[in-house]
Formats: sequence, structure tokens, C-alpha cells
Amino acid sequence: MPAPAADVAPTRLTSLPSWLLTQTAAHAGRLVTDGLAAADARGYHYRVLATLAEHGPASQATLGRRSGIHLSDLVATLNELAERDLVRRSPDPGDRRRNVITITGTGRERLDRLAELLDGVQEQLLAPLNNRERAQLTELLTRLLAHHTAVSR
Amino acid sequence: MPAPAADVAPTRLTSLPSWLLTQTAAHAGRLVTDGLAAADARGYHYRVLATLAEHGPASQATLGRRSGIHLSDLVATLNELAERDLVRRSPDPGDRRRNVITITGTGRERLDRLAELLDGVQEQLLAPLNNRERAQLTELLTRLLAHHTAVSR
DNA sequence: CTAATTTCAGTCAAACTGACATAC
DNA sequence: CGTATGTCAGTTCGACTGAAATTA
Repeated sequence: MPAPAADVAPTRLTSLPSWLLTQTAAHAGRLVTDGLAAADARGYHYRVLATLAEHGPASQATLGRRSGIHLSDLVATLNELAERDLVRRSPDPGDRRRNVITITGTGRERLDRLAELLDGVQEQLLAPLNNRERAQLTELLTRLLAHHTAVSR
Repeated sequence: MPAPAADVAPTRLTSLPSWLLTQTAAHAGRLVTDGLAAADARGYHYRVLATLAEHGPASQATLGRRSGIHLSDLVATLNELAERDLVRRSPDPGDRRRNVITITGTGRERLDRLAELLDGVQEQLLAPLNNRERAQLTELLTRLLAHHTAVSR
């Protein structure tokens, strides 16, 4: 006989992969946001810094495309990062419409610090899964994501 | 030799399970929201209707706990549903603080219609996975979700 | 007095839209 | 000319906070 079922979501929800996905993502997002907030950062900061570190300096437009951040949001994000001396915004000599965004030394240190922090978050997030299961989940999600980013373009 | 790598997110992001999760969830959410919007509904509507159908009539407080919707958001949602005659809000004779929320006949029809619609969405969402993989993903996410809902309470 | 219920007003991060001036 | 770029203002959805009024 099943337990009295306290206040639990109905099966019409819990059986929907889309629901499982958005709910776990909500938890994940909370963990990430809280972790980053404790270091006075937010998701967009890490995304921009990581993108700059990996792909090198870029205009705001290509930076936005690479990081998946809307240009309009990117403006505010870069303002915040530039304030903290984590990125530099310099005019492109070759094309005066463009700014060239570069990560600074402090920016790289910051990125490493945030990366460590996020490693801890992943550990919390995946706590109930063993290594094989973690790899499995990662693989499945990677394929889903690849499919949908490809389709919606 | 790898492809020229158009505008693709950096590995420092794509290797994070939290990122895979939130990004796929964003796609899933878009599919769900768009699908429901085409039927003049949104996520909260389905969640409330499904909860009422499965657990029966309830006060707003317990309904909120069961559906995972904040009480403050629930107020607006119930207004929308009552307007469309999908739920009824009646005062609880036993406790005058409470409203008893009941799903109507039209509400049940509506729920079935939306459930069909969401089935189609799941199909789109999971298109790249075979049945075994779908079951695997569902199982892993279910365990993650159970763990985190248990922890945060 | 304390606790639970409903309601209202507002915040927040992320994702997105539309408009505009500037430069290519 | 049409197109790309950066900026600004505003919107949407889900999740959440805080406070107030009512009643147990």
C-alpha cells in the first residue's frame, strides 16, 4: 500500500518529461543563482567571461551570438562587468560601429574562481547520481540540446 | 578535423550539467508555452486543472502546495480559470478563511484537450531519443527532482 | 496571542521585442 | 540603398517576497 501521499504533484504532471525538465532546471537555476550571488555575480557574467576566455575578443554582436545572450541584455551585462574591470570595451578601429570586448587579467581570475564555485554547485545538483548516471544524463541532455538549437535557427 | 565551429557556446558552459539542464528546459518551456498559448492557456492552467482532477477539490493553500504554485500566483491563475468556467471557487462552510476550489465539467474537458496537446509537445521535445533513452532520461530526472524537493523543505 | 488563509503589490533573472541612431 | 551594430525602453513568464486583512 502506497504512503498517504502528502502534498505531491499529480502524475499528469510528474509523467511529463517537459515538467521534470523545467522543475529540475528550476532547482538547478536556484543553486547556480544563489552560488553566484554569494560571489556578487550572476549567470550572464559567467557566460560572457567564459565565452571571451575561450573564443577571444569579439564585438558585442558576435559575443551575443556565442554566449546566447540577447544583444539588449548584453549591454547591461557588459556595463556591470566593465565596472568591475573584468572586461574592457574598446572601439574597433576597423569598423566604427563596433566595440571590441576583451577579458582582463582580473576577469580571468574571476572566471576561474566562479568556475570552482560552479563545480561545487554541480556536485550538489547531481548528488543522488553516481558517475555513470551523471555521464548518461549529460549525454542525453547534450543530444537534446544539440537537436533543438539546430532546429530553432 | 573539426568543423569551423560557427557560433557555438564555450565548453566551459556546455560541460556544465546545470547549463545543459537550464538550456534544454528553456527549449522545453518554449514548446510548452507556445503549444498552450495556441489553445489560449498557459502552464499554470494545466498544473492547476491536473492537480484538481487527480486530488479532488481543495483549498487554495493545499492546491498551491500540491501544484507547486506560489499562493500569490495562484490567486491570479484561479481568477483566469474561474472566468472561463473551468473551476469553481466556493467558500468553505467549515472554515470561513478558506475557498474550496473545484474543477468543473468544462474544466475536465479542457484538461483532456490540453493533455493531448502536451503529448504532442513531448514528442517534439524528445524527438532525437529512442524509447529506451526517453525512459532513462525520465528516470534520472525523476530521481534528481525527488532529491531536491525533499531537501528543500 | 499565535497560526493559517487569501489577497495585493512588487522584485528578480532570464529571455525576448521594438525602435532608434550610427556606420558599413 | 539595405544591412549590421550598439543602445534604450519595455514586456513576458515563472518563481519568489513582504505585508495586510480575516478567521481559527
